[in-house]
Amino acid sequence: MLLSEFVKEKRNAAKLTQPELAEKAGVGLRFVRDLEQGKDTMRLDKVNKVLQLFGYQVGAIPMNRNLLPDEKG
Amino acid sequence: MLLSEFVKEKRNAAKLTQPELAEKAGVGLRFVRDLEQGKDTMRLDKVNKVLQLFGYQVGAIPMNRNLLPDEKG
DNA sequence: ATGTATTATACCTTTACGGGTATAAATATA
DNA sequence: TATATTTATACCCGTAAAGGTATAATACAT
Repeated sequence: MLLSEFVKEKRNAAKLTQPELAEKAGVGLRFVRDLEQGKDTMRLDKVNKVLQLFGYQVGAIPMNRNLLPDEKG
Repeated sequence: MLLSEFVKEKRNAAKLTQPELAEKAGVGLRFVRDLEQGKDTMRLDKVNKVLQLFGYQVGAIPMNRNLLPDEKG
């Protein structure tokens, strides 16, 4: 599970558009777009602001385990 | 468990100096310093390069759970 | 105490992230 | 089909991240 997919799924589950998510998270629309598009050079604090909206946080995860916080569907 | 502490602990456990970690991870020394100093505006890909050296990856973690991948000591 | 190794802080430059916006493409909905 | 909504791509620009290096501070020896 990529971070980009994770955010996209969470956003859709919350029935938010990208502009709505951007505003609620306090980041720019461009950032949300880039993040969901899989750009991996984003800034940690901005990613955190988005994740925190869904009750998540950036952290270190063992590589053999699943990146996804198992609630895929 | 903050990401900064996590990296510092892992590095010490691996008996690496900051310059050594920087070189092995393929990032600048300044980056390792800033990361361990708790700067939270770092770039995701750079943080990933460091974490991958220890078999970890950046991912989304539920905020109520512990950020630390429980092996603190 | 002195000396060595490691880490923290400060300064400078280059680079590109992030914001804003416009436009194109895609996805509904009727 | 056409229309409306959402998302993707492209552009410009200010600002700060990242790197390099020098110096100060700290830790750890002896």
